[in-house]
Amino acid sequence: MLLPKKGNIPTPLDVQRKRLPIYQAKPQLLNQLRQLPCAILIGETGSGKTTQIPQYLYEAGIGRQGVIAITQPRRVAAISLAGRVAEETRTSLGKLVGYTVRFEDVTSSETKLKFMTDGMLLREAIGDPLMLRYTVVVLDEAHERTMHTDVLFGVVKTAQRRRRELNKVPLKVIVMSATMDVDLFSDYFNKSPVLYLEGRQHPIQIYYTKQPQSDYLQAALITIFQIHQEAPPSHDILVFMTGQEEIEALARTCRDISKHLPDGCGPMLVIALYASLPPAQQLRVFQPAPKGCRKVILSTNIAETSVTISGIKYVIDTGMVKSKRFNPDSGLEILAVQRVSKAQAWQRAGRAGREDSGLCYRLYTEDEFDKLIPMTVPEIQRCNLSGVILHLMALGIPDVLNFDFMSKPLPGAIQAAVVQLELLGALEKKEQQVTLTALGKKMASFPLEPRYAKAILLSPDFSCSEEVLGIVSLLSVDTVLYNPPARRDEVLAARRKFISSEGDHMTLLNIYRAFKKVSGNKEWCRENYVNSRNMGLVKAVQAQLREICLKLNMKLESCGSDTVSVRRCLAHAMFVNAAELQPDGSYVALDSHQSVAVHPSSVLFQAKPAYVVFNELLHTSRCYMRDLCLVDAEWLVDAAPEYFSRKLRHAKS
DNA sequence: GAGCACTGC
Repeated sequence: MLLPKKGNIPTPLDVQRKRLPIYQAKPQLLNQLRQLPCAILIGETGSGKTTQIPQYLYEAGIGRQGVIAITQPRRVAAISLAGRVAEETRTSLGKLVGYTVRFEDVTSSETKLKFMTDGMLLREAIGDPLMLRYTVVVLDEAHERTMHTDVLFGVVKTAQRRRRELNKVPLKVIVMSATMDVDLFSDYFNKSPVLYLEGRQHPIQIYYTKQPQSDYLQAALITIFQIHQEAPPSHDILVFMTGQEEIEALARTCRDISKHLPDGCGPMLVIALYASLPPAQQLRVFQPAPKGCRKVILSTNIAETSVTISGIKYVIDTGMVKSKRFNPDSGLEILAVQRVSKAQAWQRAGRAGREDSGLCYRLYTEDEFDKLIPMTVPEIQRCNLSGVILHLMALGIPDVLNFDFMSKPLPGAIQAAVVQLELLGALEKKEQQVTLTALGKKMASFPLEPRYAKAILLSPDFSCSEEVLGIVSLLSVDTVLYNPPARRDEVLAARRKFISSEGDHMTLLNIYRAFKKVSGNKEWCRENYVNSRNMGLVKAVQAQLREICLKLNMKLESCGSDTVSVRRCLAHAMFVNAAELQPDGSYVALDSHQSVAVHPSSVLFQAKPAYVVFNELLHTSRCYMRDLCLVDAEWLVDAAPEYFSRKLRHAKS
């Protein structure tokens, strides 16, 4: 999706392959990999490990009885790597080399090298916990520690052990990482040997500030213009910042200042980069600036891993990042600006040295750098675990509560997940043992958060499956609403006709129904400020969910205009996320008794209904409920009588 | 009357 156009490099592929640093190490590497059941491979960027190792294994006949899987945290990476390796092996994609990501499977019975997202391998494992179709699993980018990779660590380790015990074909596990927390990986995989690969990173000069900076934005501005006055105009600058608002504000300031620079100072092209930008605007970062003009890119952490921009000579690192944290006690997600880790600071600096030597200006002192935490806290320790626990149960992991995670989640987080899953009826606790219920098993077959899976599974009882499938699909994508701030009034006017007094879910459903009525007409999307790309994704998600429903023999009906049924169904699935209006006009979340507020983006912002269910709580300036649905108190009590006799009594007292 | 980093099934 976001790949810069490649220049034509005339060097033949086999010559290119032999020039990679890894080529020198091939014989020793293969010798070791052949013998080891598990290996940790540390290689700097540019070592060629991801494209070469799978080919080396295949050429040497290692794991030929089955398929070699190579996992990636991101779809684009899985797809483009598969393309590259197919090219190098002179085969067409989908034959010897293929890839599998959600909604796309380019493999065949001939496929021996299969690139896939880590989430995809995890999902496959539900039907095949021993991963018998694979002889080798390569977990790439392990240092990123995504939730999926962390769960996979345990799943492959278990599969490997079980296969040995059952005398099945052995499973080889290769963990590839770019960083130094080698011991953690090695210890986890039974003290596996660590193999190091030389990289092709160019030297980067690091500069720190002499004094701590109280205003990193001001410091960034000054640094940008200092570099601009001194460096040749072909040297591009990449600035790491925390979010959209901050980036757009600094971009405006830079553009204003660059108009009034003294003679001799060249022009400057300032480009903002963050994930919620439309793809066409994101692609602008790859266009070279006009001759004599300097490119300055102001980016979020999207440029740390997901988007690679060539030609960056200077990196400016504010040392800050916006990230989500999860509090298991309150069930609250907190989105806040915080300091980066050392590993993250190095990752950012590395973006300056991809083609040539580079420079990195850290807008903090060396002393402050020393105090940063060494590694970013892995996602598994920062998120709600109910989906993970359900998934592990579905894999038949015997003692889920003591699952062998590489980094243990907080005990409270696992407990909170178990409680949630019990309330949803997915788990049962019997004599200190948790078991999966029949409902829980069905829930796990959906690629969804457990409560959304529950809503779908309940929907036949209310004869509104079509509607619930639509709503859940809408909630699965980022957003289908397009809200350009400059055209606020037009957006509000266009949206008015879809607004439902019953809440945000029903409003979204109205938009989706209208979208389907015009068969996804692009012009209609533009006129109504609807993101047509994400709407397309909604359709794909819905198709996937519908297929799972059909496999489960569910009866899919539409309730037509009977929206009460839909809201009753949502109330039954989301009763844990209910809030009650208080006499003073505020809201209290019934589960945690926490004071919460309606997010101003909700269509119910001014309505003040007595009871609502909400999708999520997000703590920013206050604790906000997002995406609300109006419900009746009786429905909630009906959904979980015991639970609410407790909660409502507490709330009233 | 707010503002939301990034992925993924």
